[in-house]
Amino acid sequence: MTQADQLSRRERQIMDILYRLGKASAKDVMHNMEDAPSYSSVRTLLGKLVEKGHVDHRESGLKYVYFPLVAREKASRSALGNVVKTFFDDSPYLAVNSLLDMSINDLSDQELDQLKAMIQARKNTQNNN
Amino acid sequence: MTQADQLSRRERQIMDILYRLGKASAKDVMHNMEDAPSYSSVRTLLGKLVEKGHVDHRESGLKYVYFPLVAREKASRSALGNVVKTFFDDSPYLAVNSLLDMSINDLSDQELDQLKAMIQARKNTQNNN
DNA sequence: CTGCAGGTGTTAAATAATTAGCAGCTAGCG
DNA sequence: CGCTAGCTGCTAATTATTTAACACCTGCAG
Repeated sequence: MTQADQLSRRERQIMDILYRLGKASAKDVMHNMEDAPSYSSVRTLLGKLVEKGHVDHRESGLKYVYFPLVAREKASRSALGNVVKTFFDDSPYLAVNSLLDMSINDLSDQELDQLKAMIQARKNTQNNN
Repeated sequence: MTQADQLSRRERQIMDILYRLGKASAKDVMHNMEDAPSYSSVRTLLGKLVEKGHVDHRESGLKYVYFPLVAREKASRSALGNVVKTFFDDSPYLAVNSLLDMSINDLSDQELDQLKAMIQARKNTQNNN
């Protein structure tokens, strides 16, 4: 059971925003929700996430700034892993394939080269399977 | 606002299972939930998903078999896109990079070759940016 | 020094999600 | 035939989520 499975709809929505922004005030969070509820509600939700241990907050001047407690990279791996498991039969190959396919126009020539180089590098240091 | 943002915790959980399995009976779904509620509850949730238009069901012998209405591929693109946006600053490059990195041991030599070839092919047919 | 703008903590009501019980239908077995 | 296993449809209670109001505190502009 993954971490996101424990969160309610709004809680997830807010976690995503925090990961996107890195850190954010309650106001920031609210402004980044398409269907935002009241400021008050956002604050309550943030408080709940703090209680649950998913988020922490620091004073910044007069107000609080909230941020995720699980590092972005770790969370990203978990999220990617879930997508791979759910939609790509647990095959990273299929996932990379699809990702390249759907975003081919967003990748520069240079980025493509770098990916190629990266793959080549891995090939060299691999226990063939 | 994405599709998953409309779903409750349990509803998402069930959608994921349906995408993983392709199609499934209520019983199948229940058995694939780690923290499954009663059979009755699972059926209620499936019914709700049908009402909302996310899922349809067909009679199969005596019982119903449920399946997602949005095709797996389309849903997978949407899911991947969300992850890229949330955790990789909207950069497919960074996402592919991370995906390769975290699953390098699950990729066969052959798959690596195919990925390289695929990238090369895209490079050739691209309007450089 | 007073009032306002913009925060916070706390509490409570309304709504949605989650759970599960019960009645009824049908195939197939003894 | 009568009964049981295994479904379905419908209904209702419980629990969690979501919402927002109210009271208070603080820095700063007038």
